[in-house]
Amino acid sequence: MRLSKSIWQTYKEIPADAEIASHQLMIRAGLIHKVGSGLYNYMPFGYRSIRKVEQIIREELDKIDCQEILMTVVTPGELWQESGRWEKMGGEMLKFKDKGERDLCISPTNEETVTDIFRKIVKSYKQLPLTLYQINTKFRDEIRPRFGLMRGREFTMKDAYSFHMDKSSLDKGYQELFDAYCAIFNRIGLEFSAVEADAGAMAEGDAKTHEFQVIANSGEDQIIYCEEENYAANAEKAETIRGGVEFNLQEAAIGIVDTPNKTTIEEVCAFLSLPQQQSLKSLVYYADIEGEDHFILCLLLGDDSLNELKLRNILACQELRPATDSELLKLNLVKGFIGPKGLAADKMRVIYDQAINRDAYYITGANQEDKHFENFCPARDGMIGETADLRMAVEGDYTLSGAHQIQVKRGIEVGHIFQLGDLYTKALGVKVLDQNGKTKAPLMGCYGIGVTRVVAAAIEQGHDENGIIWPKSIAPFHVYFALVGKSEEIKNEAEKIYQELLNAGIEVLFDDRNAGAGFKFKDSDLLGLPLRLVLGERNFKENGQLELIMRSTGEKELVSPEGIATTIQQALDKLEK
RNA sequence: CGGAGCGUAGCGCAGCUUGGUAGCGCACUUGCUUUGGGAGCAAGGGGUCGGAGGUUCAAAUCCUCUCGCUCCGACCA
Repeated sequence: MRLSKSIWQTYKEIPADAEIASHQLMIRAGLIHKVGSGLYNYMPFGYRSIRKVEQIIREELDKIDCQEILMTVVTPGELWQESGRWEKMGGEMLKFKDKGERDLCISPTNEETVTDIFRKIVKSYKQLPLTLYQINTKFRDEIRPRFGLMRGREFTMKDAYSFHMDKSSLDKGYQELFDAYCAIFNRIGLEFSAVEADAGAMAEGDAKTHEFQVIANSGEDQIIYCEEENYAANAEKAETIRGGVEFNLQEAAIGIVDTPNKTTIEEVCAFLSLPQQQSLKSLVYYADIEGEDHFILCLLLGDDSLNELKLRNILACQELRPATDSELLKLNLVKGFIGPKGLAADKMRVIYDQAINRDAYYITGANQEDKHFENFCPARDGMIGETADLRMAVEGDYTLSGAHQIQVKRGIEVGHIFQLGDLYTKALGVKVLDQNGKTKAPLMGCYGIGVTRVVAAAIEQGHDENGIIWPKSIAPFHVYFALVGKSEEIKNEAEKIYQELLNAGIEVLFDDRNAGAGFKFKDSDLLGLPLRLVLGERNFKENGQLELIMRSTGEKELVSPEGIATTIQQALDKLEK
């Protein structure tokens, strides 16, 4: 491609609404254009990268006999009503009606459609296992779109679905997809981690599921990991043991202390000059369990925070949120001074976090305005309650074996794989005959990759102050060929070289624009193709040579125009990714 | 949805407090000069100041309503 004929606009200014590097760079480098909140047009060079990601995914999935299909973006509401997700999906799913007043939606995911295809065609165990996938546009009306392609509302996703007769086949299929995902992200050249995750609304709580997280400081997820034990999990899911707590084990009588206007753990502990871990944090939550209202008191060490997801899984509740001020009033609780002692036991379920030593002595709310208890000992003074893992894992924790400390990184979730079980096949009444001629609902797995998010994540991992540094695997082109000079002679030489590179099948972007050298170099760095080849008046007149620069290292060498295509090909082969 | 903020040229912003000719930088067009790290000079094109209503002789500026966008929380590839 020659730049004189392409629609490409770069920007010096950082767009006002872009926060993170990938978003800023994709806009500045002219890869995407914003249309509306969470909506982006893919411009030619950005789209080339997206298609390269798609192609890598295709090749790896086809290798393990997955079959590509393309399902409709608009799907009838009936299918979703059948699975029960028409209501469940909530506002995230964009629903509308056609002229005949029939319900439709723009697919946020495709379990229903693929299951519908399956049930219409597959009748026998002989046709299983089977994996179908598509690469298609999804729309999710995200509560809060942000960070450009990282969390857009319209985005490109690869979604795959596998069908199996039994659990061992599902396990095998799951593992194949797991391995394919590793191959895909390795080929792209991303530093990633496959972590244990929570299934969320997709499947039963104990279903096997992994997230593929690209390591980046701007990531929205926290990953807990331990290299020694080969453990990695999303912080939401991670089970760890807290270390380094100094409990107060000095026996003392319980008593009330005045703590005027000290409503937070920080304030109370600072006021009483005690470490926060010698206080108990009392959090009251409202939960809707099978349609009934419940209030739960969660107790944590003062400097820990609650992992709501863990609580949600313990309660198996439909809705979970902190109790409102008016609900607290009804329960006779004083906000800021809540504690486990003196509560009406029948009104509330009490859960102690497992990090709490029930034989130790703590500061805790006295359920009276401006008062706290000191030397409250749960075993001696407390209301009976259950024990569970409620806390959010943090740096400094130990693994469950207790042998190693865990570490924390931030990650961008680019892929997620689930074992769905028979959730959807049962809901949609799918029946397949097994070896004994009996009908059975097959088991499913589903496997997603955020294609457009992968591109953004790759830029998060590959950039510097001058612009993008693409991995070779998904760079829009491999070579930025800049012509620096005005004479007819050098222009002719450039044309010759460009043709030679094209003929050799090298992906070259030819900067033949009528612009200054500095201008072209800045654009070249911003776009971030792996190699820059410069044909300049200066070098060419002096010694007849061109300059070849690696974007990632800045390494330069002079190369001869003789056999330029071979030279470039060799330089490309040397690049790792 | 709750909280905070912003809408003025394609992009980044000033002007608004104290109402009176709509501005600056980048980008764009033309000419001349320049040509190895976003060139210089000169001349130009481009705006119903997000929208509607109101106050006023007069509104980008003041008031009311509305729409859009961004940021902080719950969702997710």
